[in-house]
Amino acid sequence: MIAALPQGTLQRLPQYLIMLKTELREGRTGVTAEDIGAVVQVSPSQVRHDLSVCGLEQEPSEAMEVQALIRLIEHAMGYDDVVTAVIVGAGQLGKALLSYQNYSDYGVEVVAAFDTDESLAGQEVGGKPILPVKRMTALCRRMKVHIGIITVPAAYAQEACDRLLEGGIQAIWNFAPVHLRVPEDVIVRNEIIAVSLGELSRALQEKRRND
Amino acid sequence: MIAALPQGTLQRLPQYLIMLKTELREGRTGVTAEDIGAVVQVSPSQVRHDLSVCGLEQEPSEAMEVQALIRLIEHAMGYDDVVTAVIVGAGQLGKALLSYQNYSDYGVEVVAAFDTDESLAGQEVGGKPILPVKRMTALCRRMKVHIGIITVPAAYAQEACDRLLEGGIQAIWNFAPVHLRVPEDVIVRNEIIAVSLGELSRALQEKRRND
DNA sequence: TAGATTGTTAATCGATTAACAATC
DNA sequence: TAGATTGTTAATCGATTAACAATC
Repeated sequence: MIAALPQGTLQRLPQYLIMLKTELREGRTGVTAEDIGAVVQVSPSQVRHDLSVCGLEQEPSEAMEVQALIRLIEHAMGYDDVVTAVIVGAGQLGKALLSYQNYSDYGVEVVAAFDTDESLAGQEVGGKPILPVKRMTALCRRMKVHIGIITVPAAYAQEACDRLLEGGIQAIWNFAPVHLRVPEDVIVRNEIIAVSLGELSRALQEKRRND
Repeated sequence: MIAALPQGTLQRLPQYLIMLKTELREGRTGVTAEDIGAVVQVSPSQVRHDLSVCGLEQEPSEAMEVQALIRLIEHAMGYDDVVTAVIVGAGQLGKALLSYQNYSDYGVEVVAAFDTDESLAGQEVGGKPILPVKRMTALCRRMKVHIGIITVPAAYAQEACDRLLEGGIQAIWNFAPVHLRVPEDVIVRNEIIAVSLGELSRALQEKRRND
């Protein structure tokens, strides 16, 4: 599956995946579009439409097979094509991301974290090393790392980004609250905590108003 | 500002805010819709439209005042109405979220984190305490906490959620990869790492194909 | 005045939903 | 067969973009 998925679909597929894996753990082997929709809070039409975009081939009238759906979605999301990543910044957030154990489920392999604080060098978190940042560019080049994950403070994010670009990185997952300047062929995804917090507090306020 | 903001607007406003605060730090006091759009990668029309939804009142022909825009967006996002939160699960991710220092910028106040591991109790991270989870429900009730942030492993997430609900929590920010069962008046926002990773690795694959 | 830029309305575009023929 | 459920097409809905009068 390689066609460009619509934005909405791209955000819902991982949710379906979580639901399907839960079903599988609980021993269910077949689900309907309605089952999925009920859990993920999406209309059955939407579910069928999304799966159809992924290229689902399914006998009508029969419930869909959980295993097959999982593989289908993993393929559509590109999880079966492994990309490598490094983390810049080994603070609390950097360590949390370093210690995460399920990257391989999503086709990502984190190689190491880097920090300017050399006293951290040599430490391991979740089996992954923390290294001095001055070794980062060379290591990225040598290992042809694809993704750089930036968890340094805002003031240092552009510099971290520039180093990653020198290392030949092609995509950046940025947790610092700044907009990075990059060549236009580099992909940037900003992870903005304020978006989530804002949605929650707005929803709370709306709710309060209706009580 | 209290009208329900469209989904897209809600996601872009925090990006504008980041851009505006950067401009302010660098000493600029006026920006145009075009300036904002160039940094955030959005059309000037879109920017004007979004700000108009927030209720912007502005003299045409003059650049907009950065300070005033910041206040406008903060108000529209509901950041000037403080809500309280607790974190369940003081692992790496829980600690990272506990140590985050800028919640107040987004109208959130994190009170404490809780963990079943009592040996963590008494520790502080970023000036906030870690407490035994058995004290959580009562504390939530007493302090009328609004938001529960779940960072426990998937297998314990539903239980953590149930405890929070007992404590009278009204909204949940869930980092565990499961769909929680909650009464329908409780707001749940699932934070799914796979969405971000998937978007990045898909974009990489598309790019590779075009080279 | 001419030029720049606004806020808002109307046109376009894309995404979601509903409808339905096809299948077991 | 009747009932359930599919994949896909057409209708609806909402969000983005373009156009433009208003303003300094």
